[in-house]
Amino acid sequence: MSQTVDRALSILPLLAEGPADLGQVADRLGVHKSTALRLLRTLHEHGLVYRQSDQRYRLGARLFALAQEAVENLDVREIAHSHLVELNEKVGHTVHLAVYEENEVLYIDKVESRYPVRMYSRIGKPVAITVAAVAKLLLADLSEAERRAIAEKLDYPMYTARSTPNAPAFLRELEKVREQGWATDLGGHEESINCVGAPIRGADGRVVAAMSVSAPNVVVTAEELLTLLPLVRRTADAISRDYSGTGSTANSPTKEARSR
Amino acid sequence: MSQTVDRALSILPLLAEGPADLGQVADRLGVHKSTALRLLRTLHEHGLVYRQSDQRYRLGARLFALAQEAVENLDVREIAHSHLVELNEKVGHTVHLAVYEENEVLYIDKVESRYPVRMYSRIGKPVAITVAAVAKLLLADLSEAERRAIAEKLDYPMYTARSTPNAPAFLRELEKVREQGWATDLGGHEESINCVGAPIRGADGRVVAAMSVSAPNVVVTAEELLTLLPLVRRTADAISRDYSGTGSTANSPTKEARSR
DNA sequence: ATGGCCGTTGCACATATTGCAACCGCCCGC
DNA sequence: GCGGGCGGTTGCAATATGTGCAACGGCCAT
Repeated sequence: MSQTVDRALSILPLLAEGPADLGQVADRLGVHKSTALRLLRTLHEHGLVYRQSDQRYRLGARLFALAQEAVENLDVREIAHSHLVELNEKVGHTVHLAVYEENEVLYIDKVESRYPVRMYSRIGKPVAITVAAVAKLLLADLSEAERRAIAEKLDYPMYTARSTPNAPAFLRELEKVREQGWATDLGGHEESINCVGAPIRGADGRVVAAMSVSAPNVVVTAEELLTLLPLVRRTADAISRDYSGTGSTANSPTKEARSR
Repeated sequence: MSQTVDRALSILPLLAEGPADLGQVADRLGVHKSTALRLLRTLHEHGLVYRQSDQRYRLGARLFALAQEAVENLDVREIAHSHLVELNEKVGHTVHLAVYEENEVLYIDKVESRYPVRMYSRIGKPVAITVAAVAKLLLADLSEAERRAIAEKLDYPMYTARSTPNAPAFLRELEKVREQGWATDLGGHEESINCVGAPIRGADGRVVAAMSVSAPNVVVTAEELLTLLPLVRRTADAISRDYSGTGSTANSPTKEARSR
């Protein structure tokens, strides 16, 4: 909608790939160097971009500050955190909390396993949406039309032989998750890692977040992990209760329709 | 330099305080609602802003992704990480890694003491620049002119009775740190917490990052913590060696002069 | 029903942004 | 030591772009 801002913002993902100099930025934006310079300067003033000693540009510090404050404003996260820690203390494995936003599922909190083997995931990193238990939980709650629309648009990378292969399979899986009220990922993302997850609901019953427990099967088999399901569900329900209690309708999908 | 972009970017810190509706944004920007709407839309398209169900705006998901990628591009961090983990396993306390950028010091990595809770939890949070051990280490390496300039501009909040009270005291402290090659923060930020830190240097000897070990004195006294100093310094030196080895001059201050 | 509030849209105006070209400083090769 | 070239920077004129306005429309509360 606003060309200038649009161009300026396009610089950020570009710099996320790595530092770049003025010429490179200008080229990739398809604008004159002078234009790129002015945009970069503006970004710089706001601290979103940093000029390193070799004059090249790189993403700046304020970005962290913003992301940090943003995550702190999510009150599901705040409410859930102590529950997650508690669960982690009981079961020992890695616990994740994720939300759905604009066709992406992202982790907003994580409590690491106390076992040395740690899985690679990062708060803020988009989740493997076609296979992760939390992703299935979040998507399963959308309307059928939305699910279908999203399923069509997705790619279905075969991380492992057990990854969800295509849209129909994914939709079927979502249907199943929707009915049973919990989800798993058994080696669908990494061969040796299994997860069990449960949804967290707002006062109106809509899923606002999802949590999961993950463990490599060198530590526990998939069957053993599944025995934790009741505990996971109880924790999720406890969070749901806390969350509905505060009644803060401030965050995440709450009402039925979302424009797009 | 660019009015439109400037206005658009001003929205971000504003939303960082919490969700806001169109009218509020327009007011605080001092522009018409229609203008604010278009700016928000552009930010929205880039995923920096999210529209929640109640129509209010909030910081969006891509912000996390960007901050995440940004931090991953810092190669000091990558190189240092395994050393930090190793140190953490030895001493058990929280380990921090920080860099200096544009008059700010920020944590770029952290290994928690007991329960490895969410990483990056404090990234972006303004570091207590006048008292933190890592801050002293990073600032101590600047030229005297730069140190003086910064010292003048800073505030000196008295977090505790042992906080650095004013610019002259701070400059003296930096001088001391510069000479001895390590730094402490003994209850200067929080009464009961002590830190020991050491600098990480690039091939040219300039300080590119700083690390520290922190522990509450209910666990170890300041004297006991200080006995870890040799270990901390060895770790920092090991990282320095690794970092110089790769010779990647890509990030952080490397050359002598920095424009400003 | 009705009034008011908030988000949204089309339009005409003018301002802010753009590309250009010339300039500067630096590094490198000759 | 000199000249050429490269990357970044600035002033300017043209115009595309963003702006405020006013009117519209949906929604909630009265």
